[in-house]
Amino acid sequence: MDEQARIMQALGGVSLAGHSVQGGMALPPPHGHDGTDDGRKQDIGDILHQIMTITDQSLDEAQAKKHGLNCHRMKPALFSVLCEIKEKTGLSIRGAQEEDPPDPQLMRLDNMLLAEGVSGPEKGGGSAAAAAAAAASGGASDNSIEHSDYRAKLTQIRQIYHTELEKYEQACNEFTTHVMNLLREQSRTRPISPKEIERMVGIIHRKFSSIQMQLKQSTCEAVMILRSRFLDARRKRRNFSKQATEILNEYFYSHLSNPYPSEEAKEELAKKCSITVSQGVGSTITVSQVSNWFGNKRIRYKKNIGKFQEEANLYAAKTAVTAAHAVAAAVQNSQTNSPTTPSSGFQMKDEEFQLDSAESKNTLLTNMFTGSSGSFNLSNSGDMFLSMQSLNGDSYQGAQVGANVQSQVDTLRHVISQTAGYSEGLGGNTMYSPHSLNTNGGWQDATTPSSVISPNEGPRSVHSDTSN
DNA sequence: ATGCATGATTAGAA
DNA sequence: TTCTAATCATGCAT
Repeated sequence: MDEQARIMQALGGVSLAGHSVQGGMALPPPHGHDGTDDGRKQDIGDILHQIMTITDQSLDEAQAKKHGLNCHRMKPALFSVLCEIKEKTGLSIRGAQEEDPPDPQLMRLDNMLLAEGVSGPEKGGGSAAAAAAAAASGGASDNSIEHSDYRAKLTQIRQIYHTELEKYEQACNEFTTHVMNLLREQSRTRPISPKEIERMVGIIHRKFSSIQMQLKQSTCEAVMILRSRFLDARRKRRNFSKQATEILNEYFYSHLSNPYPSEEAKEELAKKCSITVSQGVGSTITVSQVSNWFGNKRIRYKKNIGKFQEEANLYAAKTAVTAAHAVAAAVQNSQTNSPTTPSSGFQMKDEEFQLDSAESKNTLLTNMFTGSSGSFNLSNSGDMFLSMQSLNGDSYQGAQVGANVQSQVDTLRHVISQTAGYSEGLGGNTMYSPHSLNTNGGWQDATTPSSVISPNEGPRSVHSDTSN
């Protein structure tokens, strides 16, 4: 109470001692406020005293007094004085550097979000559209699938970002209007200048913008993670599924003489692998991945044929079984369909197999189908191999055999050539040297078709030759 | 941890 | 362009 009196003294410059203030403010001061300075000072002192004691009174009393004060003719003047005082005290200090210089970090975040396409104008209508667009723009294009995935995820992030941003803005606006209303309300009883309200709004906005910055920051982080996951991690390797590898290996070993699948063949393989893969967990395999695989396979096979021997046998044997069956079926079919026997006399009928001895043939077949690289002997495998070539020759074209038979025949041929290779060698563990590999270390028919290879099996047209 | 297997990338040749 | 050869970097089994 002493303190209050002291302040009032300072404000009003008058001593309140001896005045009865309990009389109530609603009544005009009893005397002499007209003209004399003394009277005015006393008046102000009265008001101030009433203001200061208002908290000591009961709610009803205070309410009544407040109303009286609000209606007092001196109220506007007092209000502005108090505002001025308040302005000069510490309360207004924090408004000093109001003009916010654009936060460099915020600008950086904004720029990045803009660059990444998170903020800014929306292009494309959502993930589905993005995926569709990516798919449409050249389906077989290498990383279009991954890219569309990336775009879909980015769109997701963008959507989250925008909804959050909107939420914040809405909350900010709501809160601002609420505070403004509150302050306006209070300004009737408290010295709050419009300027101060403005400043308060500024403070609120700053608070909310710091939240926004956090949102932007985390969005940036999310985008960065996404980038590193999808775009920068191109090197990231995922092993193909077992089935996919099997399919590729089957093709490789059944086309060992010319393991250069045509574009169509690659597409087909990619499709096949993807279909198989999609049944389990895994990603699709693209044409370029098939190309990579064949590139790696060729070079690695060539580098260390010995290492791949077992694998080669395995796959050759595996395909040979199906090939033999298919060929047998096809030949049977062709026999019934076409009365003309191929001029070479070669057919997949045992009797007409142009092997030198029935014995070697039997052994060969046995070994072929069991996949063993056993120690059977082939008297003149060269002849046999050549004979087998005739299978691919013109003579065969007359027959009405399914197109795929040709490649299966190819398989058979290579199985035989491989097996022959083993038997020709010094022992069971001799390195197999395929006919198709020349001394320079290249696949012969990849560059110069050898006489061993049928004339119509040109380089890089493995599939096209099946149409003959 | 370590080594091998393997998919991806790169430079350079044809 | 596609291919080879070398290399990188990861996955996986030990």
